[in-house]
Amino acid sequence: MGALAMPTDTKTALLDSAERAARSQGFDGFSYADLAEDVGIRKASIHHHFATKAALSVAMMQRYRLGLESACQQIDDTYTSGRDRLLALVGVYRDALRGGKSLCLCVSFSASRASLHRDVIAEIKLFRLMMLKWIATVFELGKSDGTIRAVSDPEREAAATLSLLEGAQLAARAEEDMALYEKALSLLLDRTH
Amino acid sequence: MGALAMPTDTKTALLDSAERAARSQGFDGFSYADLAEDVGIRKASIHHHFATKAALSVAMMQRYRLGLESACQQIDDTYTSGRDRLLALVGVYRDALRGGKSLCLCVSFSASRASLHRDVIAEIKLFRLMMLKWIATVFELGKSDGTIRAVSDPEREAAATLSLLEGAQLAARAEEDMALYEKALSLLLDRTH
DNA sequence: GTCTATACAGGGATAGAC
DNA sequence: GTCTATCCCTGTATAGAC
Repeated sequence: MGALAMPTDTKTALLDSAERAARSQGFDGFSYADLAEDVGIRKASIHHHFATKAALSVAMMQRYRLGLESACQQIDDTYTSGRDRLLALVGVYRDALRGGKSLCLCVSFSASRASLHRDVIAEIKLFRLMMLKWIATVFELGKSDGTIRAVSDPEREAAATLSLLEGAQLAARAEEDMALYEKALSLLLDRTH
Repeated sequence: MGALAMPTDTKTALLDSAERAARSQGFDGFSYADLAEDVGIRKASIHHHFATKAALSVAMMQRYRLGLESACQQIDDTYTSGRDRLLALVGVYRDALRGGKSLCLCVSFSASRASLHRDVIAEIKLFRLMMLKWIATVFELGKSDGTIRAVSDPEREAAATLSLLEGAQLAARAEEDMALYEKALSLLLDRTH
């Protein structure tokens, strides 16, 4: 924000690089060698900060979850209607796509399940629970303030919406075509007014 | 179907094994060594049938697409209402999940995009196009025969439905919990009668 | 069409010096 | 906290015998 540029510490630089790589290449698509080159240290040095790749992955997913949690909080602070909060959420997932080159970390990790440590899977579960809970409150509000049409059960709306957002990201990234994301989301957005 | 059990040729056995593995482990989660052990030949012998892993992947995706295409055709032959065809489609994706242990091949491949040959990506694109076109006809019918409620634009319904199906699979597989699939799909199914 | 043997690149991880 | 050097494993792919 308005702050002076801080010298980024190595640990944070590693997390940043790993997140970028994982979100664009998939969990199996990045290596210690890639990270080392990107950050500018030798790959052996990475183990000083993260003993294993599993530990790194858990840290990534944890940081990502807390980041989205505060993004949701900020949406709540900025917008007051269900409609506006839903639009903001759709915008967050749109931005995460980065023009069809990147996925939400949760989507990226979910797909590579075979290579994931159980602790990472636990973090993924926490992430979805957090999102589902928050999205349900958005529909709850949209129902009561009348800015989202035809809301029956907010909890089921949340489940459908999260799947829709994640599925639309997957399709749009596969063909690097943002129009696929917009088309998949358009009927949901039509329900706001 | 009623035919006697045919001795499966090696090439088909390889495709079967690769598809099982890719759908449960992800694209980067299976190797020639795994296939060799599963099929009962040496890994060098696989190259006789598929020169490279890219060639194998293209063959897998092609066969998968043709298989789903004929599944859609069979749904059309069996069911006559939009409602019943939509229910059958949701059933196909539910079965593909195999209790939360397996994904649609298209979802599995889409997520590992970094490691995919361009020919495989082209096949993925063909797959989604085919499905979108067919799902749109289902909504078209459901709209005209009145068995699916509140259908505005069948094309956008198709885009939303495919994303929903794929996203719901991803979530359900991540936690091996079929209830997540059912919950995500329940509002859509409520629209049928 | 399948085998053995091997090449070669890349992965994650460790030991020990500085 | 970072380095060099190295280990061991696994990945895809190839050569050539049978």
